[in-house]
Amino acid sequence: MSPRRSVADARDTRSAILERAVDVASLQGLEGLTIGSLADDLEMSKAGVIGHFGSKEALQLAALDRAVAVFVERVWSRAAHADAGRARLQALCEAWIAYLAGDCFPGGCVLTAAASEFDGRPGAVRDAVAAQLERWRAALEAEAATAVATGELPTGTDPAQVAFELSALGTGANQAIQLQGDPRAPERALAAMRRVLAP
Amino acid sequence: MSPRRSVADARDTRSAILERAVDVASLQGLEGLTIGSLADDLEMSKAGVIGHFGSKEALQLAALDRAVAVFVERVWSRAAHADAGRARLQALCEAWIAYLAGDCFPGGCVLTAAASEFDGRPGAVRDAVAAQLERWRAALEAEAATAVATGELPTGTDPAQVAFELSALGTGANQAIQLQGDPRAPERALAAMRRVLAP
DNA sequence: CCTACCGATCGGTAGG
DNA sequence: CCTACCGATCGGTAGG
Repeated sequence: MSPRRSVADARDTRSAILERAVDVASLQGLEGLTIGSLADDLEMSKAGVIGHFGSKEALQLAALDRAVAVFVERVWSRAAHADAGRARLQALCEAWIAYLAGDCFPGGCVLTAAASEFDGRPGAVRDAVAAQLERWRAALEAEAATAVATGELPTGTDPAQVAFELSALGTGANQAIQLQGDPRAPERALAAMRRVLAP
Repeated sequence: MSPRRSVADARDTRSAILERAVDVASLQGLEGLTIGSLADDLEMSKAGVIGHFGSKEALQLAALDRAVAVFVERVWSRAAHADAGRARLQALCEAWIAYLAGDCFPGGCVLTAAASEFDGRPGAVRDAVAAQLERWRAALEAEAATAVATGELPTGTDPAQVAFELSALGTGANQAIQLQGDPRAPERALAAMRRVLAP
């Protein structure tokens, strides 16, 4: 038989490339990702790496998708059991901060880093980052709206304002953890989030 | 006489390079800054550009210094007239949000972008970014401590917590403005800041 | 401040 | 999945 790799092998290789790509992206950014250094890390040729994606931009989009999948699994899935509304917001915030504090990638949250990196670079990557963050923000807003409707949050509370504040606190926690290495950042962010969600 | 440029001319050239460098850095990041494209933009040779700084890293540090000087001028200086404590915190937040909303660089706050870009890249630039942000955080904390001491903020309020929350809201506003183009982000950030500073 | 150049690396392709 | 290669660009230097 020929030494040709099977479809399953190719899928494994693709996964291995993406796993490494996401780690590198968390440290160097999605733009700092290079095909050559990825190939060296994985002891492959550059053609072998890029062949799975077609272009650097497609690789960046795939790495972003992978990072989002991890985020959904570690944050959203772990909070989905809670009742819609205030309880789920609380659970989401706790899972989110736990994720940012140690459960994510070596250089922190890829989505947050990509938001800052691509906000001045038009293109498909920027559009994808914006769409994913908007999806997260909208999910927080929807839970906040439920909490207001059921009276778990004070009447007159603006759900979009709640989503904005929680988002900002998550982003702030990521920065304090990654740049300043502040060990108290997670508890500070959680304390502020609880105040935003106070009945 | 020789056509040799004067010291004053050289200083003007250096300023022109930095002005352009800061604008580019706000859009492409400090790492996305390249000597070649800077030279093209300014219709100079690469040697003419890099000669003023010595290395790309020195250029990045100089651009960062310039961005910090603009921040100090537009935010700190405009709030310094207010009484120390709660009034100055309010004035700082208002100047800060006004700055983020339109008064800064084409791609937003360079310091915030650099924080995210360099948190996974050890070196002199990362150290300088961390030091500048720590300086800003410490200034906010000091004003909050004054406000607590004078009774303008409730007894038992943790000044470091106040500084953390205000920082996060500023960072969140920058992201919402630059990535999502949310026109309500400035007012949302200010509303949240006022709540943090409520007596 | 310039021209001319250096080795290294970039993203990507041809052909197998 | 590989080797071998493409033109472009990277940061930086020599010499003037």
